[in-house]
Amino acid sequence: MVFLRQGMQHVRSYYNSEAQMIRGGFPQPFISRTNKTSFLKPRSKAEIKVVAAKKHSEAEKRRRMRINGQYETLRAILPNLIKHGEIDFVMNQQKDKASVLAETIKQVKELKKKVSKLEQDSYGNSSKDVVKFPSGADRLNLEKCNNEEGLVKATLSCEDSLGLMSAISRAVGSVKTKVVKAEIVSVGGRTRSVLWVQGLGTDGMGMLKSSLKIAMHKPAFKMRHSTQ
Amino acid sequence: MVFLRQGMQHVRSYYNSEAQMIRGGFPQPFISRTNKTSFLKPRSKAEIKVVAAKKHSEAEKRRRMRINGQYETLRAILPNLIKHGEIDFVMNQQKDKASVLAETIKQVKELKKKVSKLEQDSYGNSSKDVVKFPSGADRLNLEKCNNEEGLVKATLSCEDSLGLMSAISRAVGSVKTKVVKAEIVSVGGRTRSVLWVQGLGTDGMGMLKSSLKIAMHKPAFKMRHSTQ
DNA sequence: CGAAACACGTGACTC
DNA sequence: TGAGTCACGTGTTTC
Repeated sequence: MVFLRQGMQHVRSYYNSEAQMIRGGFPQPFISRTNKTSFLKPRSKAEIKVVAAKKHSEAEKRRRMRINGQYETLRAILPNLIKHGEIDFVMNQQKDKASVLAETIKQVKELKKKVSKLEQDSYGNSSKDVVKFPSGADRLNLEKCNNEEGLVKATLSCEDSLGLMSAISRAVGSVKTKVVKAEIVSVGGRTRSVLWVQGLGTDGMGMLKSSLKIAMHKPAFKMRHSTQ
Repeated sequence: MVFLRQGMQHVRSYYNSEAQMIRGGFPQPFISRTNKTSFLKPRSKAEIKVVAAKKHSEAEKRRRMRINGQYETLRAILPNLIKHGEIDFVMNQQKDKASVLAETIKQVKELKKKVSKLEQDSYGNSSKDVVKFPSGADRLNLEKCNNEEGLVKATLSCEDSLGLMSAISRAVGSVKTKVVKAEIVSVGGRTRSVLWVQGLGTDGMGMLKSSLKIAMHKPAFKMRHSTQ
């Protein structure tokens, strides 16, 4: 019921042309001397004008239809923009153009934000997971994982040795906890381990730290491409 | 130079009103008897009509401006839609409305696709990374990482023991390779280790596998909350 | 010159 | 009624 707007519009346009013809005449200044014999061509100047107007009008109509078609697809693409039932007979809650554009802008912004966030997460995970090489200097750091209850992340870099893993295992076992997950990178005779330790008390952190410190620096025979 | 289109448009509208007044008269059929004394109000019917037309025209202008403002922000939001320099003096390659809408539709589709893909990836990573508990049965599997040259991923599940790490280290060292990365999950007396081994020949894979098998099944005292 | 794009005012329609 | 929205034809500008 909404798209039956067109119709009876040519009446006004006809009047417009009429008024213009009555009022105007032929404003071209220097070609006017050629219209002395207006019977050579069946088109008079007025006819040329009206046919040009028709062309113009039709072209404009095509342009409008093109734009409105884009609006339609936009309405179809985005949610919250159209709620028409099976048949758009009744219950077609068409949003007006400005709202369509506004909603589009909103959704585009949200989508962009979402994409950047997801991409960052993806990259973050990658760069966090893939490889972090051991630092040259010995390091030991413990921190609580705030997004996980009772989870502590212990990061340590030191010289690699054959007994290191056992030493670390004993250190962790000494505080009655469990290593939920571990990441170990070994390169160039040095190693970097990240341990996620579950179920550690507040005072346990200090104990674990000192135990790990001892384990790290316990002298053991070096392991560089050791063959056994 | 583009937005100076308006101007001299009121001329046509004036003519239109004029033509309409000449042609029309006052088409209201039953209120016409009240206009016998048209001096009570300084507004005549024609004046009412023209002021209403003005209101209407201005409202329509506001609507147009609103829509065009949305177009502007849309142009600003999306890439590839505007390429104007510092000043939009010259070199303002404004895309027309239909193209703006078309480009918008395209970008929205791409963004949606991107979001769904990224979300899928994110979930995939999560479920792959976070926790894979050790399986109840002993398992040992080696596979080449096709996206990385010379990288082999060894997955093993077995009983946890204190000497297991050392045994695994020796097994890896026996084939003259390095563990680039390791993930270790230990729960309920069982452990699951994933080792990424770099620099392994084709025949080395079989050797590593048998070595790891021996290391896995070497009997050692159990480790369940062991205290040093 | 046309063709294309836009702003404009106006009639019709809806709520 | 009256405000809001739309389609339409037209004038103008740009290429």
